[in-house]
Amino acid sequence: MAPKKNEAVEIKALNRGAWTAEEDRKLAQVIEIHGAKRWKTIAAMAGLNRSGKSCRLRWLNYLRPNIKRGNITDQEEDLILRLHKLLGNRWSLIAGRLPGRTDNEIKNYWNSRLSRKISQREKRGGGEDPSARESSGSELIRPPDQAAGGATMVDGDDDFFDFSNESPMTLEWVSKFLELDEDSYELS
DNA sequence: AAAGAGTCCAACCGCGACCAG
DNA sequence: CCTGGTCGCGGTTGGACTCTT
Repeated sequence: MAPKKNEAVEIKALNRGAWTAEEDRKLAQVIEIHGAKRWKTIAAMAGLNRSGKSCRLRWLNYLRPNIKRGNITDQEEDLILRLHKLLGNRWSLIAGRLPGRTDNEIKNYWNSRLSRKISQREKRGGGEDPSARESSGSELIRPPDQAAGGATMVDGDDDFFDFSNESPMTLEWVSKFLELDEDSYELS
């Protein structure tokens, strides 16, 4: 039962749990100077008794500039539903299509609200929402080997799912996607 | 007003992928 | 080619908050 060599197991106990404002400040300061890479080094330079992993998570989900928090709009929710239908639980990919949203936030939103919404609709017969129809096990969700190496999903007439040649932070793709999707489903 | 149930969200964990030496 | 270190992702957990009785 030797302790596994793992980032979670350190010689000296690392800080865990909620971040303090002071820790946030130190972390942001170091990242501002050195950039958001080499998380282990950042953690050390900031004088934070935390793992690099923890610092990365904090930065990406909370401190990063341009993060939108809360108030997921109807349009965003709709987009999440559609993207989830297409991509499955690939939260980082979905988040990449929602500027300012984090994978963690979307995942939480899905787990706490949307999945329940969908299962309720399915119980009621689920006819009225196309998103519910194929919410799991859809053949549109490619196996991991096809998705590996990026989000590229070029495949015959699915060419509008090819994410590879677009700036991830543009909303143009979103509108294009919504237009096309609404055409095929005739959503009200 | 208090207690219990339900919900939400920040953070942790484990694992696989990637990369440099 | 192999190995160890690091990073990124998805799943899960625990605590704080809100709602209901």
